[in-house]
Amino acid sequence: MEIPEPTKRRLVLLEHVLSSYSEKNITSQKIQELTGWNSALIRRDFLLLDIKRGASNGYKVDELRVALEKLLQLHANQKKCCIIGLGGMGQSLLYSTEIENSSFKLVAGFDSSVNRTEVLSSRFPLHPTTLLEKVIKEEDIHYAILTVENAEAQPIARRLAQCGIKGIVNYTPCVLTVPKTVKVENISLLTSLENLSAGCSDSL
Amino acid sequence: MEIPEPTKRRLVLLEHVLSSYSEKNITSQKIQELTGWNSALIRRDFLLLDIKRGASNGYKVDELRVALEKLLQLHANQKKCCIIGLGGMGQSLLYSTEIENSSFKLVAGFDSSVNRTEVLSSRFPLHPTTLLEKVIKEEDIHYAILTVENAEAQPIARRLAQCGIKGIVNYTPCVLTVPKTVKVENISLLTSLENLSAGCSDSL
DNA sequence: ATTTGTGAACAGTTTCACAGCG
DNA sequence: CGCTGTGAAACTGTTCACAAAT
Repeated sequence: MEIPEPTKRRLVLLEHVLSSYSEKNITSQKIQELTGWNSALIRRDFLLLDIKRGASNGYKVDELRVALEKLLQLHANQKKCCIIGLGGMGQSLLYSTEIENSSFKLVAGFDSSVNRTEVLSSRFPLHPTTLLEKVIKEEDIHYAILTVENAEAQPIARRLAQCGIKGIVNYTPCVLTVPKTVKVENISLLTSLENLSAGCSDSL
Repeated sequence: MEIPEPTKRRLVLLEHVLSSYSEKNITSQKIQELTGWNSALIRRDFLLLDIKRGASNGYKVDELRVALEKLLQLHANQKKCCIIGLGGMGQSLLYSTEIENSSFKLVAGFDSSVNRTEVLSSRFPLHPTTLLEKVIKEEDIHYAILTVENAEAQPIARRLAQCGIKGIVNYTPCVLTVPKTVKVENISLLTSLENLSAGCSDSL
């Protein structure tokens, strides 16, 4: 089954909203208040979910969460990730706890400077980038977090695609060209700021 | 003039692509190769741009870049930004050079721990979060980079909205509810990974 | 009474395909 | 002749509005 892109993004975010929602039931109207999304849209999104048809009382939060996790495969299987580029951003992700209670797990880091890979400490091994293909295949890593210099981004993306990576979280402002088998999420600070300001009509 | 959302995002990215493109001319077909976007779509996006109608030779890269920067207001006026939350991610952004040659400028940092704001060194002042409203108004800050703990995200977002912030780059996985006057860009690592994996049909 | 599920209308975006310009 | 600009078609996503369910 194919989940429409905008629906997928909403449901992923909704799962986080529900994880800190303490009531037992929730209505589509209440979700609209919490998120800003039209309630009819939410009900339509839920058509994809495997839940009992209810009414009058809204949805059971527990049941919703189980159905969301199942559809989005959030806790289905452990998904191994690596970080490429251990500059400031890469290092901060190395020590971040953000994905700690998720099904994603960091298992390797890479940097072209052997100095860095040797000096930095981490709960998982750090390798020179020359070993990228070897480690990704041996460890069966599916997702890559790209925090390299701009000039490195596209060459590394190509290598990642070649060894079968499924998705790249791209912290650089570069447009990565990869085969359709590889998904990319662009989350660069600079382009995010530019997207914000290009939207604001009133200059000065 | 209102720029359609998807067009805006493409043009912002395209500007980065062109900034490292060395030829003098470029065709919509070539841009398709570099980005994966359909060439007709690119030509349609360019209808918004203030450029000479040309043909047969493609577009002049210089002229394109000038028109893009004008439309997106990329170098029009200096846009002041602040970071809220000086944990690992906030600190790495404090020292990042990513936005250095852009029209965005970091001018303040905030953290609820006075310890951090006093111990960390930075090229611009760090304040306790109690001074958020005061500093944002005095400095006329328009954009905020949110790197606080999840529980803090919504309360801070409300305060930011109240003091007239135009846009928030949200590094947390929380859905921020703010008035329509405030734009939000969500770039959390966890939700990005979830978006990637929810898209991949083959589990296990 | 309240809230869901959904057909039908609407709105937004992309692609096709080709006339016309340089 | 190659490439742009664009009407028209196709597609995708959202909102409306109301019958059906509890």
